[in-house]
Amino acid sequence: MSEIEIFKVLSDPTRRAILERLSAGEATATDLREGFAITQPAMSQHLAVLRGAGLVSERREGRYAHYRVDPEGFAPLHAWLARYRAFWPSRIDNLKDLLREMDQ
Amino acid sequence: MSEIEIFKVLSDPTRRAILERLSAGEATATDLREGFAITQPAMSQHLAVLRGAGLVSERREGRYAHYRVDPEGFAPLHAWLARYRAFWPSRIDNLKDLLREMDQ
DNA sequence: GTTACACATAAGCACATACTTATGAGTCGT
DNA sequence: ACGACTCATAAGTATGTGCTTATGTGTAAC
Repeated sequence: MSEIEIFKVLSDPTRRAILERLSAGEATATDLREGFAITQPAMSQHLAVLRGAGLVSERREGRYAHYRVDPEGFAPLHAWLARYRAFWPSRIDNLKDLLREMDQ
Repeated sequence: MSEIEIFKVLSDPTRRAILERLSAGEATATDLREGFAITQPAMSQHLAVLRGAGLVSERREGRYAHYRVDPEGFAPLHAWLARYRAFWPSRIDNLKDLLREMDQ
């Protein structure tokens, strides 16, 4: 999936909220509906879009569809952002701190 | 500017192309129109959106408006992406390499 | 087999958004 | 002062997008 589409996919607040929910762990489509005031088809459509963008992967188990974040899908976004981080001196230290934390 | 709006702003391919053009250096609104098949008001509107998102800053000089990338504006996007980089082990090393290069 | 369930797809609708042309506001050159 | 210019704003329009209800497909329980 190219960076061309990923921004459009992420521009929807509901889809970002779904990703945030999935960042806490795998969940089924009905699990995800909790806390969202949307119908089942709406959730299904959002998940299809996220899946199409490669941001989410699906694991089928009987009649349940388990969704989880696919970290690889964020690569285009990361690559795009890196272009502008090149002249981003004031934030580099924060980024270093972040990496230092992750090493521990 | 919150992350809530930044994705919507970046979801437009023309605006991303404008940013890419500006990453090569400052430019006026008319300079930017070269290579884009859009009218002057369309460009002006895009620049207003980018400015509103804090991704671009404006320097007024007579009747010319010089635009440049504002690196600070990318902070919300970076912060958002960091959440998903947390479980993104395969890419961390690349990021470290990037920082190492920038130190030199 | 039949019913209930989990999810996907189809069709239609309401709103958002990016475009256009027309015009306004301010600046420079003569 | 006037005309040419750079850019911003207004108003209208066409397309895109996210939602709904209705229906289809497949699975589990009885």
